Amino acid sequence: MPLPKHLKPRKVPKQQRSRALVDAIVEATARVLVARGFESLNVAEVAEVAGVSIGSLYQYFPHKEALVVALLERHADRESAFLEARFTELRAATPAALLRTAVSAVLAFRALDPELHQALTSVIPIVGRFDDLRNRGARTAAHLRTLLEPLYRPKEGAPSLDELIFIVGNATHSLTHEGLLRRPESFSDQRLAEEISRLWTSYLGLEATPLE
Amino acid sequence: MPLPKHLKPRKVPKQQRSRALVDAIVEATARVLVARGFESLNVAEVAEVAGVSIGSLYQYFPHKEALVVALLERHADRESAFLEARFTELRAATPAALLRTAVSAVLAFRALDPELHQALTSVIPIVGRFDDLRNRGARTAAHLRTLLEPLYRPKEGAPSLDELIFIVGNATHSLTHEGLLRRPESFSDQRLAEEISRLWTSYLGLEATPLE
Amino acid sequence: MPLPKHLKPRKVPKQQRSRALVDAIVEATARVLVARGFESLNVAEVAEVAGVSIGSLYQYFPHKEALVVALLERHADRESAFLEARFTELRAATPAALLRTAVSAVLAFRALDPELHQALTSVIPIVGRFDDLRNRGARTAAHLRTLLEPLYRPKEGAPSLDELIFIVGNATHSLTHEGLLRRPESFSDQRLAEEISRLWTSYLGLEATPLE
Amino acid sequence: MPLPKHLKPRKVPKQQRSRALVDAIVEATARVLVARGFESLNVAEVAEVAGVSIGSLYQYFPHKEALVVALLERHADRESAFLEARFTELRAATPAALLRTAVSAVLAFRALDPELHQALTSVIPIVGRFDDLRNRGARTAAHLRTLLEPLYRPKEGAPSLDELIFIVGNATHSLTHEGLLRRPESFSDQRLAEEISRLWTSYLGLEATPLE
DNA sequence: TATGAATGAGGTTTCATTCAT
DNA sequence: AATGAATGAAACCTCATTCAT
Repeated sequence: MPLPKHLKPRKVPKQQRSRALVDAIVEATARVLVARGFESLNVAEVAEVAGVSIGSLYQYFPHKEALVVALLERHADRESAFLEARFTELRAATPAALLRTAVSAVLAFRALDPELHQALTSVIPIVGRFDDLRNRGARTAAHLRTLLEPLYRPKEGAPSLDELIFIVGNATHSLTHEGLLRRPESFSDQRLAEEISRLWTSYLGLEATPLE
Repeated sequence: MPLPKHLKPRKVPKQQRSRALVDAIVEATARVLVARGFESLNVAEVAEVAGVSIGSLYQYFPHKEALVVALLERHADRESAFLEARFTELRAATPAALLRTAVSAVLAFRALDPELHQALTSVIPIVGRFDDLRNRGARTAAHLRTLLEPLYRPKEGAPSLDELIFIVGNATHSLTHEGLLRRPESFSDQRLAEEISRLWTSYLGLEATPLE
Repeated sequence: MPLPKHLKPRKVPKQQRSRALVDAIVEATARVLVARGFESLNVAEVAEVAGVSIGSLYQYFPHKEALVVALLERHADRESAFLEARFTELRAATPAALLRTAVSAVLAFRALDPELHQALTSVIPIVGRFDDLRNRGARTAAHLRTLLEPLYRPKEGAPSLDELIFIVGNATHSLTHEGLLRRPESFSDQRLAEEISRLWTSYLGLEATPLE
Repeated sequence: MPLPKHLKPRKVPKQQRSRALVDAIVEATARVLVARGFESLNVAEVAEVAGVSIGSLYQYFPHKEALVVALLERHADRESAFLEARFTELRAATPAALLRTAVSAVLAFRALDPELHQALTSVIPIVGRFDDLRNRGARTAAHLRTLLEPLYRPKEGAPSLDELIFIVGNATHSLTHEGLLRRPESFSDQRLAEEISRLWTSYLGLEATPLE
């Protein structure tokens, strides 16, 4: 990774054929990244797995890092879509139930492809400078704000909403990402969601709600 | 990085001269790792920065990954030493104060060299298979257990101590590592330590204690 | 550039549209060649600068070298036209004045686009085998012969007219091409033309004529 | 040739072994350059012809252009040595004989390896920005100045010595380089040297001297 | 006829590792 | 024990050219 080159794909795929090609490449990147990790991932193999010539690959992705950035974006989009679908389902509920659902949703998405999720998490610091992580973080934070704003009644001397989002966001992220692979065996996804939810309700000063 | 080779350094440095040599190499690894990241770190540069011939380097480190593993170990040892020093200072105190101190200590260590801490965090998944991370986690967990055991009185249906340690450990880790770089400006180290401490006391059902 | 392929453009453009297209391509070749040099010139960029699809380009130019050869031809044609226009203007004059005019004309053409002239000069050895340079040289030699024949009265043991043309042609070429870029500051185009003319009149045993 | 990188070899060969290695590489560059031209010259082939691993090559030459620059330097050094040897032989002589000898010397050096000389001449514009051509020209000019200064007695309105050097130097260069390959068959090296010498004596206003 | 997506051979360069000195 | 020259596999990336649409 000598120098920051282009940040974005060289061309935007317009025709249907190219779109399929780009999809195949991104998918191959996912497979190879999980199998090998970023350092050992090599572009030729990605092209081969995608069933695409390496020249075609380079028409859309100017360098190795761009592959991973595209994958990161696809993954983030899918996660957003997934979570939003869950959220719109239940608009009304007790605060604690809301939280529990949110956490469950995150865990459920994570469970769709835990290895990929893990691989992508590790790769973020490496391609960081190629990727607009600020936006990514902002999107998640906005989600959280929507969720927490109506629930939170700060008392005198209590942290601001932004501070709260920082605390809750980071801690949850850890618990649902890196940490997830090493959790105690006694923790099912459901139990974990519950417990995280309990963490937040107590921290936020909300009433706990019994599980129904 | 073809295959997992040796896990440990080839020789254990006995004489004083060799020890200085190994130290210089590990220190150079730290510098280069921060400057370049793991993928771009190359062994020749490490040797040069260390003022050591590449041949000598290979007498003590069988491969590139071993450099980073050694650095990781040195860092963990220093962290342990640092934290333990802080802990033994105050044996008695209210639970909340104890927690607050613990979190402060972690933050303080982190602040000694934030970039290195960050770089090492990112590198763990890459050299994972060369490093005995289980031990590393276990050590931290043991610390936490020592800390939490006397404070925690689980009620009926509450999580076990191990589960608690998982929750508390992961969330704190995130808040004091990756997250630390992106925290809101309003969060000084002290305010952050306080808030994290408040998170845990409320979660653990302890009384909050005002700062003295 | 694996092997000598075709020497000539695939099609001869007949319709007006195609002619404009070919012109645009040759013009783009000139621009890119000056900017990048032959080795870095790439066909896709030429097509883009010409505002033409790469496919269209390949309908008229079978390979990269053909682009440069066409440019070389265009340039030679323009030079011939330019010089002939100057020559026909003055039919009668003293020999020295004639020579001075000839040299001036060459310098004047050179001054129209010195960078292009330079670039084309460098590129000749590279595309040599694709281009009929013999003809090109012959044309210039014929010009010179027309010019020198009436002026030259060889004495006993003196060089033949062909030898003379070789000497005069080569030396003038150098003085009006590569050398021109590095000439002493004291040499204006006019002074240089004068001096070259003086070189030839003395060599040819002609009387020098003062500038009018 | 994306960017001007290093201008000089990475290492300076110190040990005898390395010196032989560098020599072998430069020699192989000469062979391959003559056979293929600069554009088709590829580094792997140079290494192979030199009987050296490509890695070793890159320890001394940071990029393709550096190979040719080194060759250019070796050639210029050899030429200087060759010419100086000839010049010191005859200190005293008539001006015309002196000039004739100088021209002969240039032709003789040229004849040692005409194809290489030709190849190197063509390659100068390509690697120009990597090579310090200014110095190269200056060296030749200094030679010429030494030669011409005692011979030249400028009359009123005649060109300065520097201007003279420019004229003489460029024209001779052309006649002894590019032009040499296409000379008329009637021109032996000796006849050519004579004729060039005659060109200069008449231009410089010296008396011609019969060949002894 | 025009387009530009697709190809893949071919090229440059890096760098972990060995081993003669 | 120390050195650093040598190795060469392996990686990245370009670009002339083709051909389906």
